[in-house]
Amino acid sequence: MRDPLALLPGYALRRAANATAAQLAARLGTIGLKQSGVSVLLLVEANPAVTASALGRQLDIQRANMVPLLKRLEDAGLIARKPIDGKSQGLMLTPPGREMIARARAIIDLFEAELLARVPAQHRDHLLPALDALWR
Amino acid sequence: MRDPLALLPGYALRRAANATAAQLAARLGTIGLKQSGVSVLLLVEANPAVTASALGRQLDIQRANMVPLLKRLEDAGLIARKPIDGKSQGLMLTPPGREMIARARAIIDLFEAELLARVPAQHRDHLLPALDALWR
DNA sequence: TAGCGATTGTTGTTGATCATAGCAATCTCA
DNA sequence: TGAGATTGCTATGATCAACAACAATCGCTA
Repeated sequence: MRDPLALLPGYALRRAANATAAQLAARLGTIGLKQSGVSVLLLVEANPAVTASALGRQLDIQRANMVPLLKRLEDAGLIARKPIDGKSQGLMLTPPGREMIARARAIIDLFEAELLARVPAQHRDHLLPALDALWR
Repeated sequence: MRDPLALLPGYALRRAANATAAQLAARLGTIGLKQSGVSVLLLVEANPAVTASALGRQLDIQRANMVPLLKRLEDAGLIARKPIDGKSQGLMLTPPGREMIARARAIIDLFEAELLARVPAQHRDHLLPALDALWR
């Protein structure tokens, strides 16, 4: 079947993102996490006592949509909230959260390595800079 | 804010795809189309009398989800169905469909050109081959 | 220091997207 | 001719993100 979409970088970007996201989601599912949850955990680890609002801004997730996301992580005992002042609350990793993040990192590191391995060597080093230019 | 996600190609892929998809969606919205609809129109144009099932396979869209997609294009008068045999029906572009696809192509061509222009020259030619390797 | 605008966390709702299961009609091929 | 595969479709549920609204609180400034 003739496919005029094959030549469009924008289309390839869509398909590549979908395909890889599905694979990563499947692997993270084995430890009960999703990409959004892992993103939050990684950012909380790197920035102790961040607020939900700041996380949302960094991840481009609406404040309102952070609520169920954080609630699930909190219910799972992975993060804890600590009041900063009367209206803000800082997020911290719990000890189980630290264990979980170690497992998640192992999955992600393997995944990213395999992802890069699929790219022919002569294109490999250009991927990240090119993608960054598209959204930063 | 420290961002450990910045080094991950998989994350950059996600963000780049989201950002560019949102921009393209906004532009296609001005002529009343979505990416999925344009994909269908382009494939129907390149493959007259394709079936809905074949389109779904090519685009990785479930048969069931093709129904509302095609219905909207048909209600808008952009495509028409012609029975092939008792159970299959071939899809064709109508004259208004051909006009619409010309406008869509103008938008897409401009969009793809701008997208590539954002990528630094030394990385530009590596983008499509690298992305193709990730999902084909 | 009193007040006003901005910020935070939250609720509730909506729309879009996608997966799944099932079904009747039809085709294909042995 | 009969069995299995295919096609188009209905119906349903899950998930996700956008949006509007709200009370409480913060921070700056007049």
